[in-house]
Amino acid sequence: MEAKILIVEDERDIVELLRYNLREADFKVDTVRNGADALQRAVDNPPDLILLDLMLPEVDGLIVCRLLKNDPRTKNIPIVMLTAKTEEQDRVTGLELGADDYITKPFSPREVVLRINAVLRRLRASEQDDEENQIETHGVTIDLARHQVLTEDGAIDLTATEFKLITLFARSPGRVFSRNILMDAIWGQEYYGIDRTVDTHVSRLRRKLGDLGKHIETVYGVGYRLKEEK
Amino acid sequence: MEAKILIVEDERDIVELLRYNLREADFKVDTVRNGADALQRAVDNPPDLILLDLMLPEVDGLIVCRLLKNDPRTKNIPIVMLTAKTEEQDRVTGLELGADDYITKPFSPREVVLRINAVLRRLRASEQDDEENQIETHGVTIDLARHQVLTEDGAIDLTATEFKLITLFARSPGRVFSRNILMDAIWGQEYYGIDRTVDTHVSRLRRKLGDLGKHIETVYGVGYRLKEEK
DNA sequence: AAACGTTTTGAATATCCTTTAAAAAAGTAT
DNA sequence: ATACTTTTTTAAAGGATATTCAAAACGTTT
Repeated sequence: MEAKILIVEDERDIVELLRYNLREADFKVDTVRNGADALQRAVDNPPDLILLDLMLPEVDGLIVCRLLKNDPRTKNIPIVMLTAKTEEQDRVTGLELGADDYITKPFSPREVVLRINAVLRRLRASEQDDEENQIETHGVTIDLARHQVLTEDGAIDLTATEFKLITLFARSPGRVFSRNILMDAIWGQEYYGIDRTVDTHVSRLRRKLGDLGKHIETVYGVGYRLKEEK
Repeated sequence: MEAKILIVEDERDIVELLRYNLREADFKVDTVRNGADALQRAVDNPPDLILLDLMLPEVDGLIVCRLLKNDPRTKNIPIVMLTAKTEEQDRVTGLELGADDYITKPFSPREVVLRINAVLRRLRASEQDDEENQIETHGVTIDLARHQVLTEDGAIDLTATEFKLITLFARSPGRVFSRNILMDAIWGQEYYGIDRTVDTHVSRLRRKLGDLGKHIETVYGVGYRLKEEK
């Protein structure tokens, strides 16, 4: 593996904490303290991933993110943002600007490592098939633009939550998603809820989807998955 | 679920309040009154999460936090800090040191439970995301993401317990696992059951696995092992 | 403020899995 | 070969988890 990570962060303590733990996890680490340096370094010595603090002196992290994503030389480098806890708006904006994941402070070093690995892995996986806005599965089409599921018998309208669920399932057919993963993926990290909620959504989804719904399997004690096509 | 929480707090009233509410929420609870004991206990009897008061007698909570995060034996245990009313500086410092969340006093018991659940969930979600995907052995593939064993003849579904068993075996081919070790690994330390239970699971596992099942060997008087490949 | 659709929650029910006990089989020692 | 111990298998009871329903909470639109 041995990917190179560029840390963009001005607080020394955090830099050291991250540097130490990323090195432990076999990453190469490079650091800069502000946005201008980040842009420069990303071009001169491109990392495999950028860990970007939103709260930077001088130039805001969001702007850095946008600049990185607009420059053809750097736009393919994945970005993981570090955001303060309750800044929901930042999160949304950051993701819109092309960040690949975000971690809310406070974070544990361990979590940072895990998330970075997840992003890198996801990237490698998706390099194969380029981004479609339609997903075909089990004879139906999930149309991301229309926000609908299209079947022979017509279109099925889903609520936002239901749509996220089926999209997540359909993007990784066969993979089992635990309720924890589902809650993280759909509601975000700072959601406090009980996991019976997931069951209810799955239940309604199955009913609405008709035949496709029969392919959503329960893995007892583990989670749910969409049956793989053969 | 049933995680174990270590409370590090010197005020008896608060300890009792927390203990009662965490027990209600199906956590196991352990308590110590000072930092030195906390470090000791975290090593001897590691909890799943530490609830750490910043204001401790003798050794400050921040120092305890740093020590816990620097010790390889305890650094992966998530820490939730209890801090006095909005002492911004403490908060920041604590987070820099790797605490996973913080709660400001006065807190409601309900909030504590919710936050602990959120931290644990977050961590588990990341862990699952991180898992290496496949183990190959004896011509079959154990696919962790799918939660299935894949053979030439198709996929085999296992229950959660059975899957843990075969995964454990396959990760250390040739190693003999005693029933006690297996029970520890699968059900956790504080499980009281008779070891005939293990036999039953192995029996069902062998049957479900077909050919691979024939490679699960009984070591008379000792335990079980998965035959090593040649 | 009322009406609507959606999400979340709690509880009753249904389903599936685990554990136990007991009998049969296999292994070991004398 | 026999007596003894350990393992395997089976089936039933008990426990845990999942599903569904209905009601409450929430958010949005009118």
